Amino acid sequence: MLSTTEENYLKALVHLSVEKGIKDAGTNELAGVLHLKPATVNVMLKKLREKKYVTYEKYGRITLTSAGRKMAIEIIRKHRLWETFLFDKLGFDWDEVHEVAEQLEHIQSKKLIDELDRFLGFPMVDPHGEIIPNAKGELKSVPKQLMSSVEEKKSYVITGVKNDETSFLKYLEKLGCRIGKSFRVAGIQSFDRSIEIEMEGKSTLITSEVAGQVYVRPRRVS
Amino acid sequence: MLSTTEENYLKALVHLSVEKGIKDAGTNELAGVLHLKPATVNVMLKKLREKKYVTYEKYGRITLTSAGRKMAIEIIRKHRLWETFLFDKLGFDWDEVHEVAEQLEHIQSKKLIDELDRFLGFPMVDPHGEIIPNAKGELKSVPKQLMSSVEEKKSYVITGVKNDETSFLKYLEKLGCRIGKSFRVAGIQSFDRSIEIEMEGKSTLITSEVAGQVYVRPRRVS
DNA sequence: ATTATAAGTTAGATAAGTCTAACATTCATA
DNA sequence: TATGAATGTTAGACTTATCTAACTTATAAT
Repeated sequence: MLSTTEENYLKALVHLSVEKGIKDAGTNELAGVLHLKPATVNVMLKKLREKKYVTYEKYGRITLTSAGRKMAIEIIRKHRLWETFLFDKLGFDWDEVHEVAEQLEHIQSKKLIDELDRFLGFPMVDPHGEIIPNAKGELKSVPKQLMSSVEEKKSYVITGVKNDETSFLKYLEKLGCRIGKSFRVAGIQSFDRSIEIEMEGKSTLITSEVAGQVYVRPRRVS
Repeated sequence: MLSTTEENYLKALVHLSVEKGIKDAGTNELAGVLHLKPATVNVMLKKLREKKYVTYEKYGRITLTSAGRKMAIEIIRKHRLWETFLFDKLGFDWDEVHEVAEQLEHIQSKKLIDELDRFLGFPMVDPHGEIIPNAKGELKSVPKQLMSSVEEKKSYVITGVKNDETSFLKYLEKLGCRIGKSFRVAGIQSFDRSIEIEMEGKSTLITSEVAGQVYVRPRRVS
C-alpha cells in the first residue's frame, strides 16, 4: 500500500509526461509541480526506486515502471470519478471539483471506486472533458471528433491536432488553442462555416479550414 | 485545521463517553480504543490541551471542551453521512460501511458534506440506526419508540430504557440487551405479545412487560 | 495504614516527509 | 573546450506521531 505522498509523486509523473509529451522527468520539474524542493524529491525518488515504481540513476531522468504507471492511472481514475460525482450528483461547479477530488482520490477501497463508477453510469469523461481510465487501467479512446462538427452553445476540450506542421501549430498557439484548453461555441456562421468560440473569457474566430484540423471532445458544463 | 490523528482522538473521547455514560476518560481507556500505547496518548493530550480541545491535569481525567466536542460531533456527522451514502447509494452491506467511512470522515470540505447531506435527503439515522447530527451539531432526537411496538421482520437498535432499576437492568444484561445492540424481530406471539428477536446470531424471547420498558429505533438493512 | 497493582508520565528512539545549505555534475555556448 | 548557469545530490536538522523502558502517582484490598 502506498502512502498519500507516494501516490502524489506517481500521479505527478504521469501529468508531467502528458503535459510535456515525453515519458521522463527531472528532479526540478517534479519538485515544481509538487511544490516541493528538489532535495525532498530526491529522497523520495530513492524510495520509489527501491519499491520498483520508477527507474532512474544518479543525475539521470526519472521514468515510471509499468507498475508505477498502473498505480498512477488508478489514482487518476479515482480522481476523475470523484470529480464526476461532485459535479453530476452534488452540484459542484466545474472549478470547485479538483480540490476536493485531490483528497478523495486517496481513499483506499476497491469496492468503493467500482461501485461509484457504476453509480455514475460508467462515465467516459470527467467534467473537464478528461478521459476516465476504466477499472482495468485502460484509457478507452473517446470517439474522435473534429472541431468542424461542434454544435452551437456547447462546450468542448481540445484534444489533439490532425496536422502537426510547425506553421499550423504556431498559428494555433497564436489563437490560444492548445491541447487541454476548453472553449464554448458562441456561434457558427452558415455561409463559411467559421466558428466563434469563447475561451478564457476571450472570443476568437476559427475558420473552417482550421476547425477541420483540430480534434475536440465534449465537456460537461452546469 | 486538525490533523486526521487529532480528529481521531476527539472522536474517540465522544465514543468513550457515550459507551461509558460518563463525560471524562483516562489515558489507558483512550489508548485502548485507539489501539495506541498510553505513553503516545499522553503526548497527544498535551497538544490537544494546548489547542483548547480538552481539559485535563496531570494524573487527572480527560474532558472535551465545548470546542472539542463540537469538532468531534462534526466528524461523527461526516462519518454517519458517508455510511449512509455507501449503504443507500452504492449498495454496501451494513458491515462494510464503517471501515471506508473511517477514511472518508477526514475529507475537509464544508460544501461537500452539506451537499452530501442534501443529496441523501437529510437522513436522521445512519444504516446502524445511529443518529446523524445536523449541520449545526445538534443531535435532533428521533421519535421515541417502545420495543413493544416493533414490527415483524424489521430491524431495530436499542436506544434506551424507561426503567432503570438495577434488577431490571441486570435482567436485560442477562438477555444480552444493551444500548447500541441491534436485533431483528423474528416473530411476535399474538396471545401474549412476546417478541422473539435475533441478536448476534442468537434467538431470544422478550416478554411484553420487558418490551414496554425498552426504547428502540429502526435500523436500515439491505 | 501499608502495600501491591493499576494507571499515568517521562525520556529517548524511530520513521516518514519535509526543509536549508553546501556540494557535485551536466550542458549550452561563447 | 572551458566555464558559468542550470540541474541534481548529500548531510544534517525539524516536525509529527508513534514506540519501549523506566519511573511516579493513585487506588483498592488486606
